[in-house]
Amino acid sequence: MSIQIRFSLNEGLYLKNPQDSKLGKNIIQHSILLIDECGFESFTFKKLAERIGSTEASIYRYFENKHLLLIFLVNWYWEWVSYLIQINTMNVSDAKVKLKTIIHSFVFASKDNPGVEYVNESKLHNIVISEGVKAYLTKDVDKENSKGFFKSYKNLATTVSNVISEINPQFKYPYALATNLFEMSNNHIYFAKHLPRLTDISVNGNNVDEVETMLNYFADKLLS
Amino acid sequence: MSIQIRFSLNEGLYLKNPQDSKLGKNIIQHSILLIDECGFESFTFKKLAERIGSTEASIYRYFENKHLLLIFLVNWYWEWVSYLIQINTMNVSDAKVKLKTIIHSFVFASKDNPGVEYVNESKLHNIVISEGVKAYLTKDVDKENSKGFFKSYKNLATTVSNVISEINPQFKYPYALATNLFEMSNNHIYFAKHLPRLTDISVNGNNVDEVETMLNYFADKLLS
DNA sequence: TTTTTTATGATAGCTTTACTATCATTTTAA
DNA sequence: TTAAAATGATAGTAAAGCTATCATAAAAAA
Repeated sequence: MSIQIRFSLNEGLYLKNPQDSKLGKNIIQHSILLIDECGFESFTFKKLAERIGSTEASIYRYFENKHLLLIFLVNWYWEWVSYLIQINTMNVSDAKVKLKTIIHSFVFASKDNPGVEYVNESKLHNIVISEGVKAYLTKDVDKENSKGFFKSYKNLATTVSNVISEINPQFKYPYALATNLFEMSNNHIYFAKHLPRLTDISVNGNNVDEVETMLNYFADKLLS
Repeated sequence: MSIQIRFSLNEGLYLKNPQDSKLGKNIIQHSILLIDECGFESFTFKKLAERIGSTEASIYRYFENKHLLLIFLVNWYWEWVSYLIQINTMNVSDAKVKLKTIIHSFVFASKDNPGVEYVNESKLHNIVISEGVKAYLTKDVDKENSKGFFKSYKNLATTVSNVISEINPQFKYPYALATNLFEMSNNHIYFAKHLPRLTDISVNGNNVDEVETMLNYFADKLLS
C-alpha cells in the first residue's frame, strides 16, 4: 500500500486536473524535471511533449500555457509544505517550538519525504527557489490573484503569522516576518549557490543547515 | 547648466554605450516607460522601436537582447542608489544614523531627485520592484555573474554590510541583512500593492513611509 | 569643403515559440 | 458492444526573436 496524496488546487489553474490521469501525472513529473534542467524561459510544451512521447496539443488540453503550469507547480509545493507543517506541528503546543518546527519543515521540505511518486520534491523545491517569484511577478497578478491563484501561499503565510503572533502578540509585522522567512530561505539558498557575495551563509551540496540556523536567529531576535 | 550624471556600467551589457547617443538615450528612456507599461514579458524591441520611431535592427545595435537591457537598467538603478547613498551619508559619522540614512535613500530613491533627464527614476524603481529579480533568476546567472553583470548590486551590498558591521561587529549576517533590507523593501511594496495579505504594511499612492518604518524596526531589533 | 567613416533607417527573411483546429485512433465507461 | 471521452497525428497561423543587406544621413577627418 502507498500513501496517495492529492491536493485540491484552484480549478482555474488547469483545464483538466492533471492529478487524475496517467498523461496528467506525466506532465507534472516531467515538467518539474525539464524546468529544473532548462529553466523556465527555455522550457516549452513542445520539448515537454517530446520528452514524454506525447504532443503539444495534448498538453494544451491540461494547461492553457506554461505560466499557469508554473503557478500550478508552485501551489502544489506550498500545499506540500503546509501539509508537512501540519503533520510536524500536530503535537507541538509551545509556539516557539512550533515556529522552529515550521522553519525546519520548509527548509528541509525536499528531504522530509513520504513523497508523491510522480513529484520530485527536491527538484520542485529548486524550481520554487529559482522560478517561484515569476508566478506572481507579472502584469496579470491582480487578475490572477482575484481568481485565487495565490491562495495556497497566502494561507501558509497566515498559518505562520498566527504562530508568530502567539509568540509575541505585540509584534507589529507577523505577516511580513512570515513571508520574509520564506523569501529569505529561497533567496539565500540561491545566493549561496550563484551569488555568494550577497549572503553570509554557504550551502554545501544540499546541506542547508546554515539557512535554518540563520532563519532561527532572525526569528528569535525579532520576536524577543 | 545641468548636472550630467553618467554611470560606468559593465561593458559586456551593451554593444554600443547607449549613454553616448541620442538614439541610445531614447532607448533607455522609452524602454523604462514601456517595460513599466507592459511588463517585461510583453515588452519587445519591435514595440520599443515603433514607440521611438526607429527600427528593431537599430536597437539590436545597442543591446544583444531584452534580457541584457534589463540587466543594464537594473545596474543603472543600483548605481543611482549607490550615488544617492554616498551623497546622503557623506557627512554622517554615526553608523546607526548612517544605516537609517541608507534605508531612507533607497526607499525614497525615486523622489530624491536631482535626476537624469532621460531616466524616470520612479518608473525605473517600479521596474526594479516588479522585474528586478528576473535579471539574475535565469539559467545564465553563473556565466553572467562571472562577467561582472551583478557587480553594482554586490558593491552596494558590501557598502551596507560594512555599516551594519560597524554598528554591531558581532552580528553574524551583515551581508544577508543588507540584501534582505533591499529585497524586503521591493517585495513588500509589491505585496502592499498586489498581494496585501502577504504583508502588514500598506502603501497609499506612492507613500512608502510604512516600509521605511518597518525596515528601520527590523534593522534596529536585529542589531541590538 | 570634400571625403571618409560611422550611425541609422528600410526592408527582407529565417527560426522558434505559442498557440488553435481538425480528424483519426485508442481507451474507458455505460 | 456501443457510445463517449481521451489521446495522437498532422497542419497551420501569428508573433517573437533574431540576422543580413543595402541605402542614406550625419559626424569626423582630411
